[in-house]
Amino acid sequence: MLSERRLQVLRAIVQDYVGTEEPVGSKALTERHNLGVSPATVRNDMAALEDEGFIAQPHTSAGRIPTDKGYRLFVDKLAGVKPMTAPERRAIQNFLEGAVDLDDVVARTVRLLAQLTRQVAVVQYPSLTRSTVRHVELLSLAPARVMLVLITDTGRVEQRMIDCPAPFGETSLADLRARLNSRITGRRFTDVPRLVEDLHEAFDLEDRGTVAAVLSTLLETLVEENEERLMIGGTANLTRFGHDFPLTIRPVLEALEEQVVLLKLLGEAGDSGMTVRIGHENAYEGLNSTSVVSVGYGSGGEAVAKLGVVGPTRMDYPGTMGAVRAVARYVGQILAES
Amino acid sequence: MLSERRLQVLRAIVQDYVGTEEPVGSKALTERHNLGVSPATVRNDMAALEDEGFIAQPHTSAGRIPTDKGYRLFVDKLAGVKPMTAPERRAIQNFLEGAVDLDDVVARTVRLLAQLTRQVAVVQYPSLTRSTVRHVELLSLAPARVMLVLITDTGRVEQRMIDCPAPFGETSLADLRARLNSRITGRRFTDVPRLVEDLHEAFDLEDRGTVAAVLSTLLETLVEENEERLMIGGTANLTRFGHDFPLTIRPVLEALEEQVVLLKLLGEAGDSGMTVRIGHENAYEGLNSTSVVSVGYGSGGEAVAKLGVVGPTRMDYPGTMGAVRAVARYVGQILAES
DNA sequence: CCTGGCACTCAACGCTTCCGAGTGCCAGCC
DNA sequence: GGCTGGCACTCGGAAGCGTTGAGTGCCAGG
Repeated sequence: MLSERRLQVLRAIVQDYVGTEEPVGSKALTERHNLGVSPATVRNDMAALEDEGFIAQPHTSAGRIPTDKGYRLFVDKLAGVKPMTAPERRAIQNFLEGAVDLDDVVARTVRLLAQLTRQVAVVQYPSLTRSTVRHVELLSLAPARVMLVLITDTGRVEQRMIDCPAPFGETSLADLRARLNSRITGRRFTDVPRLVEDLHEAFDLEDRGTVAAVLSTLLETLVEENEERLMIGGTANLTRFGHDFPLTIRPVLEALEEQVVLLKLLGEAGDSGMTVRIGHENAYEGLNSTSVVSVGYGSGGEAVAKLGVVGPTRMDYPGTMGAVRAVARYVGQILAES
Repeated sequence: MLSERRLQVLRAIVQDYVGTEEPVGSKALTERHNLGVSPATVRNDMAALEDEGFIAQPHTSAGRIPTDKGYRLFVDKLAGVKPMTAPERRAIQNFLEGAVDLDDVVARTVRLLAQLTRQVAVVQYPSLTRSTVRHVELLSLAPARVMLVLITDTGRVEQRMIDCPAPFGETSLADLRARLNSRITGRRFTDVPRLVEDLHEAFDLEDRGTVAAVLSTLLETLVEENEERLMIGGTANLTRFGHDFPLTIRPVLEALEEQVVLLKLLGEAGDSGMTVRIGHENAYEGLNSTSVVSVGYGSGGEAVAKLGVVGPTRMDYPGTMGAVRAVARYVGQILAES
């Protein structure tokens, strides 16, 4: 086990390196943090920390930089979450409160997160599978054309066009609309398939084709694959990544474009509480030199989606975690109100 | 006026520079293009072209590179639009046809454009002001809470929550819905304000507050500011920009984040036909070393929105223009079908 | 008006040198 | 036992310096 002082040395290394972006040496350390010991002692501690794999030297005769393992220890044991200040909290709230619809909420959240953390922000739209149905609407747009509009309790709206196999009268449509709503309004999405199973039985033979088409479209809309949307922002912050630019930034931009990758990334994160994935802990290779801080958010106690930021492993973890947590909290509130 | 051969020299310089990314010299030029004259002659031509401001030297004793003015001449006079090949066209069509809704159409278009041009793609959602109303729906979600859903002929759906000043009965709601639809369905957005002006007069005093709220929300939704959305993609292609990376890429990423800037950019482009803005022709400073190729697209003959790509001034103009034009055409078709 | 020849320029490259931050180790001290 | 000052060593990065060669402008001759 590492002694208390060695942990302090590690903490100091992480803090300095995050601040200066340069390998930190023993002398500089003793000057900037009063550890009460001489550089020589610190050197011994550093050698020990290096043996354990918490820090590394880019090359001989350079200072040390934390390894992923070092950051991990720092996050887990040595640093807390830095709470937002009161003015910051007020600013967050103000900024989010102006939103007019769900798109706007998400867009504002992304902006806010990117600005607060000076990193790339990722916000997932409230998931459908964890939501409940607020309303289903069927609109006849042409004799054999119906539009399905699905509204969730989180304010999300999905629409689909349906080509009917046979003309479908207004009365049949109203009938179907009413039956659908009475069955699934207020119910969870996951329950919907079961609830509409036998719905077609109530209809005339000639209408059943259309009813089936509507139902299958409805079920399709609920399928996980179609529903996971997200928004990203703050990519300009990538330019602050490091000197060895193009090599680092390229795969990150690619990852950000691949929504699938990002969704997986957020999905893998623990369901409750904040998750920090550091460097190689990220399964996706392109993100091996980045850290991802994510957390679930939701209107009630339950998380309906996740949000987070992607930044260099060399990031201000306490501050980032504080911002992410605070934003998630306020977004949850906003959603609950709407 | 420049002689025919000098124009050829300029064309050759642009082509070579776009291909190699390196300043091109007189000798290399005569070797790769058979101009039928010696390097010395080409040098004279180059000197003339430089005097006119079409090309420049990064430093003495280096080759020449085209200036913005040079590219402009190239685009206007020396190069056409390279049409897509048949297989490419088929691929475009296939790719776009799988789209399930408007969001998907836009998303696919962005991907496609980015991939075809290997540059950053920007696609504007079909504008509301140029669209017509397909349907308005009012949903009662709570006693004093109404959701307004607006569906356009381009498949776009907007929704807004409305808090009613007083409880609003189902019958009143149905009445309002019917009246609204009969008045504005099929009409252009710009005509809507005039058409609903006196609608509140048909209602009881107690309901007028709510009617007014609904109408004002409806009108708000139509306002230019709220409606211009766009999607971007292919940012990873920015890494191919140049060697002097961070400096160039930073402002571009920033511009891309500023939807306002991008919308202005697309908006400034001519309404019909393809627009190419080269380097400093772009009003926004951050895009001074990029070119923007944009074109309107629409379901019928008329453009409802624009799309385009942002790339380095050193881009393959004919190819890019061909891709942009082709994609716009097919997107228009897809929209017309849905 | 084109061409070959020629002197000139200058960024890029490779080489060497120098510097100093940082290290590991060790003998001595508390 | 653990801390300290001292010391020799390492090695990346900056600075200086010649070499190279692509590219130029100019000129006299065809």
